[in-house]
Amino acid sequence: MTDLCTTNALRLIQVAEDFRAGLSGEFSAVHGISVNEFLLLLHLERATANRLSRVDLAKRMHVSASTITRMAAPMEKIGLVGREVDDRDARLVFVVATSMGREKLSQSLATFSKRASYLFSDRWEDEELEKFSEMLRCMIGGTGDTLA
Amino acid sequence: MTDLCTTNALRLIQVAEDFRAGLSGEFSAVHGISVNEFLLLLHLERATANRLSRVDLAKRMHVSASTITRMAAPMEKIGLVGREVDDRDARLVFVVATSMGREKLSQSLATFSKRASYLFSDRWEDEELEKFSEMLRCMIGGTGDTLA
DNA sequence: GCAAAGTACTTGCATATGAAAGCGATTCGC
DNA sequence: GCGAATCGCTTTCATATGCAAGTACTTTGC
Repeated sequence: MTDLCTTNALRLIQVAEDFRAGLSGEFSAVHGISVNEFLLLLHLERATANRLSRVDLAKRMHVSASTITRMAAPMEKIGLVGREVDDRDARLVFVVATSMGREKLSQSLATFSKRASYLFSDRWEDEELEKFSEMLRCMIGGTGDTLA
Repeated sequence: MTDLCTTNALRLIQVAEDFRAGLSGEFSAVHGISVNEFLLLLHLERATANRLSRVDLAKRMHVSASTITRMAAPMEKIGLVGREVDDRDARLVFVVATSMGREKLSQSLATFSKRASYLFSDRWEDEELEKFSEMLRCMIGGTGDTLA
């Protein structure tokens, strides 16, 4: 049923953009970070060894490597992330969250969760949310480097 | 259940971005337009009288009015949209799709639908897709000026 | 009626981002 | 081993976008 799939894809994009737009305002006002900076910290926390190279981050965040370079620089300056070099490969410079970065992530994640639960607020049963979650999980690309 | 909502919101964002990223490549390669230009044309077609003012478009597309001005200019130049002034209010300049614009939308929508049906490809029953669709519909902001 | 406030659009400036080129470092082919 | 190709990162340039100021028009308050 192409038409239903089309409608669903359109709504998916619309809901995601609505949600991100609302989040963006609260994040910059309350936590002083952007949604992308939040997602960067979240990717770090969910990664093995809690660190990622810039190219890995770029792939996971659907942005270019240069964007990661420029996003990480100010975050490093204000102490949210640090860098770790690889003993074996001097080209690799891992981005790693500092304790301040993890604290910032924790606070931001609370805001995120608050808005997420408002988005799904009390409208559906757990069973419905589980089904929804499972469907979304199937739609995520197969690389496995996923946030949720 | 905050945790499940959080997971769902994260997955929602991720799936939407995956989908948009894939679409972006095919759109520019095959149709020579961006995803935002496609959405602009789609908003025009779904609007009453098939036309919208720049501020209306801006609100519906989550972008600023200046972005609409600058998006519409090249689309007007290549003949995808035109402008119509309002008899009553000389400030209003409606954006309206030309026949070429509607043709471009039709072709692009076919690409969109193809990818949408691949995203949901044969994994679920119509009943599940209907449920999914209904849940998304409830999450869309209440303005009613919606694409789907 | 007319000034003040509001509205629709455009433009200037600052920021964010991607593509491509550049630079080191590593790996591959031989 | 050594040159060539590849890889990770940074920088440069071009584009996209938002915000705020500017312009033209309309509505409101009196």
